[in-house]
Amino acid sequence: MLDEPESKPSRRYRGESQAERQSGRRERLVAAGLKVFASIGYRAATVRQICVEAGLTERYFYESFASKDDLFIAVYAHCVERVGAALLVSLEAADDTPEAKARAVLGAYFGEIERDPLFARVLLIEVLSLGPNLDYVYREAMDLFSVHLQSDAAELFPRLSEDKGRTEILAAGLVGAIVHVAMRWVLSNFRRPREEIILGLLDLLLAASR
Amino acid sequence: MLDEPESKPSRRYRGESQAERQSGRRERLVAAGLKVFASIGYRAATVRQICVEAGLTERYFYESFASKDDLFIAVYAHCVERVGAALLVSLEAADDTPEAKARAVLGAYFGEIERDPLFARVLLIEVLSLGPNLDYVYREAMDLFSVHLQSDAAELFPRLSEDKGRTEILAAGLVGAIVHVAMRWVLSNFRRPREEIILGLLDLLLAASR
DNA sequence: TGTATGTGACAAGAAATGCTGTCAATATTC
DNA sequence: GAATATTGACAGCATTTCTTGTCACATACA
Repeated sequence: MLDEPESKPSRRYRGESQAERQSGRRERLVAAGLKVFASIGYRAATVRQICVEAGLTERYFYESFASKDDLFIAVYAHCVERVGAALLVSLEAADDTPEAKARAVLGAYFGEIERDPLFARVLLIEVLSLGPNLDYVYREAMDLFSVHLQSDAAELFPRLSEDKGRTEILAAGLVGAIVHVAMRWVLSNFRRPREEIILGLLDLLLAASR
Repeated sequence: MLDEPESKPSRRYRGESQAERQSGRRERLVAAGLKVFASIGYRAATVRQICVEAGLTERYFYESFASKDDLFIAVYAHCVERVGAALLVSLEAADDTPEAKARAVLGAYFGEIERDPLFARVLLIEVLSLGPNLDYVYREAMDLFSVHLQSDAAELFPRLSEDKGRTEILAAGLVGAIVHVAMRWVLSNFRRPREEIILGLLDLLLAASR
């Protein structure tokens, strides 16, 4: 027997291995997807356009992704990861008081959103264009945030954890308030200054914690 | 001069006038649109499918609407009107205390949503599938709710109107909390009982008002 | 009853898009 | 420098969808 006919045709190309090149293309497609999805909307975006933006041809699109849906899910995951990392960093840098923590999280969240409106648009809006079959993508991300808020908030705002039942809804409500305000902030093209938004929400958070 | 060459070929048909028949078709299309959009999602919905659902042919689709977008906007407007009417009724029937009013509004809102999940899906989710060009549709509806909450709440919760600046954001935050919780409730297929959701949000509203 | 108008079924062109295949140019290894 | 893997440009088929047009049948009016 031959040792695996076409097992390792791997070869370095332009200083990169097979795996590196492939994942490089994948990253470029994700970046291009983010840009195109956010610019013209999910439904109007075409595979061709994304490939042009990435400087690749359709052939390489289907090398990494099975469909437009598939790419979008990857793009969205990338966004969630990014905002999650930003929140984590901000939390660790903040003082150890409830207000300081809350402020840090809000600052990081809205800061990240304002820094890159395209990213924000995918994170908050376009994700809802996927249709009934892929709802779970958004739902899971939101649940993630709620759970975080719940566990973090448990120590920050003791009152929250009194009544186990309503705590969950309260957390969902607060996440909802934050996310929704952020969404409308993006939709309004950042009309108000960021600081104003943050103070308003801080108000709400502190009120809910008492 | 002849009195307007092809001015009045109008004629009654099946007991209805020209205008009645036309608006009847329009209504059927809106109803069918609601059903199809909510069932399979905006992007997957096709004009053909909507026409089949309405029991009409494509010809009559283009008689009333210029495009799928156009129809969706009409469907959405219909939903907003419907929920608006329900809220109004509930507000008038409620006792004249802050809690009672708040409770009535939440009850009506979530009641309407639970009664017709398809309607809810369009109202809360599919509307975000429209893409950047038609964002304003959603934005306007949300602003409407916020303004209502602000003016109604001004008398219900005096504290809210103290600081004019933050009041707006607070109102947007509360609307956001309500809408977002509703959205996730729909996405979760109404997992929790409605009453539980309402109590949790009431909690938040009352906390914010103090 | 006959004529004109409204209606619904169907056909079909035009355009867009998803997806795959071909092939010459380029980079790498021997 | 020759052989081969890798790439990128492009053509093109199949499918879907929008959109308009045609025509027989149903309904109303004279």
